[in-house]
Amino acid sequence: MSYPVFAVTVDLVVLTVRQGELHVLLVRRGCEPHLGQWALPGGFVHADEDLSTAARRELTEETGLAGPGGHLEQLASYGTPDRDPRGRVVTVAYLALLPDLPAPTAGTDAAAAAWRPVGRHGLAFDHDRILADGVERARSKLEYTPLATAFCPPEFTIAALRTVYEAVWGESIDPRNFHRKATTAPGFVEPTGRSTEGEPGRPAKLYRRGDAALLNPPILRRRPEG
Amino acid sequence: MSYPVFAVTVDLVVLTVRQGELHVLLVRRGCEPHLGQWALPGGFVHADEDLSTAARRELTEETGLAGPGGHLEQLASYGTPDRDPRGRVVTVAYLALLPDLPAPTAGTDAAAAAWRPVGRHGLAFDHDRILADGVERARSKLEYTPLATAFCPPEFTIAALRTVYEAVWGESIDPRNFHRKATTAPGFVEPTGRSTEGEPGRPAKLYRRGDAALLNPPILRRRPEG
DNA sequence: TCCATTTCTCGTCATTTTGACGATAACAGT
DNA sequence: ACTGTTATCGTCAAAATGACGAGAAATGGA
Repeated sequence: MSYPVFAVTVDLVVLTVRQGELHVLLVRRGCEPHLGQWALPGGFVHADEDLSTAARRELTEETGLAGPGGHLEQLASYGTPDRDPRGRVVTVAYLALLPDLPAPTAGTDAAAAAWRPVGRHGLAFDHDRILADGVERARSKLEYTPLATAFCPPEFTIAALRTVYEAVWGESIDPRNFHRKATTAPGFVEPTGRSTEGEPGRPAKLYRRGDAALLNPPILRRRPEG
Repeated sequence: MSYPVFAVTVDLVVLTVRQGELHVLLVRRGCEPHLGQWALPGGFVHADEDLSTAARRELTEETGLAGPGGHLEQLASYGTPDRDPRGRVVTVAYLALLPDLPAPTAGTDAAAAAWRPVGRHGLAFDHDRILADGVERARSKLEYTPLATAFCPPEFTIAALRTVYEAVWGESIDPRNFHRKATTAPGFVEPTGRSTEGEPGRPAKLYRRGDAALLNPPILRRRPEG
């Protein structure tokens, strides 16, 4: 039996929250096709490599970002026949959520890497679509899982957590109701006993992520009417 | 530049509800590897074919199931290096939800096709894992989307819809509270004006699926304590 | 025909959750 | 000491939930 031949890549939608806004990590392509255009970081899966391993490798290799914390999950696969001029390429997209870290370093294949506010960018390949899918996945996962903590450093305030929700959802949230829901939901956050110091306003208690895998009850965003 | 060569397949997790139990469509493999073993239906993606097109093709071609209604969405991709003895194969799994239809017919590559209650089956390749992922996806999607209607024929009763939830979740639901939630959630179901006839008990009103994409408020299953 | 049985549908009611907002606590800076 | 800022706790009406009771409307058997 014979069958068509494919190349397989992984592409990364790496999201973080900086200054209250949702940002995505983009690289300027250093080789053809789409040389010089902005794109999601990614690359070919090696001959004897698992998909998730490849995703993790690309994340550290091409962007210099690693560190503990954060979150990496598979997003979806894209394989339209003409999505890559080099031939038949299927890409497995991964979604990474990271705390706000120092600026990324350009990798081997990328001429530059930078955080950009999410939006329509005119990215290479079908990466605009992949980015949109990744953002939507992040938005809905904040409702039902404690994943917002992946955007935060190991210790964080409830206000910082709220800022994550506001940035990802693009809507403002009542601080008092959010405080109640975040501290009430079992396993979402755990108090550390410490507090912030030196910041303006009343000091805030510090929390770390809890051990729940699911948020119960969920924290639902405002639905459009209907 | 050179890069590793892959084959790409699609595999299908086809679910339906028969006699109050969740069933999955399995085929007995008609060729190597794993000849004679039960597996998910699937096959190679053609040279100039989109992934979703391939999934739809396999669904009709290999199982004889088609028809309107139902639902097909991408589930996830699996590409562990040693998952297929023939070489490096990445499979893109799709999840299909169908109303209870007549028995499937065996296709070209499959010696037989049959509905089996979901559970541990000792399937070929990593199909047990893919099946488990598909079932979990279906379970959680029933909470937040009107997808339960995909398991129903074009016209259905609230009780039939409840049976779907009970089968997929594996827990019983209070008929009166469910009736209230199903008929209250905007865009979930629409009355047709008709009713059932000839069945025991009081006739039930018939409904068709509404036009909502999301269930608001969601219908949440009972969470395990914690 | 009459009755028991089945199933659908609507109502009730206490409890919980939500959303909107008032008020106080605890800091930094001037 | 005063002002501004932010965190946290409380209140209260509205909405949603969960646990039931009970009537409506059919079938099937005595």
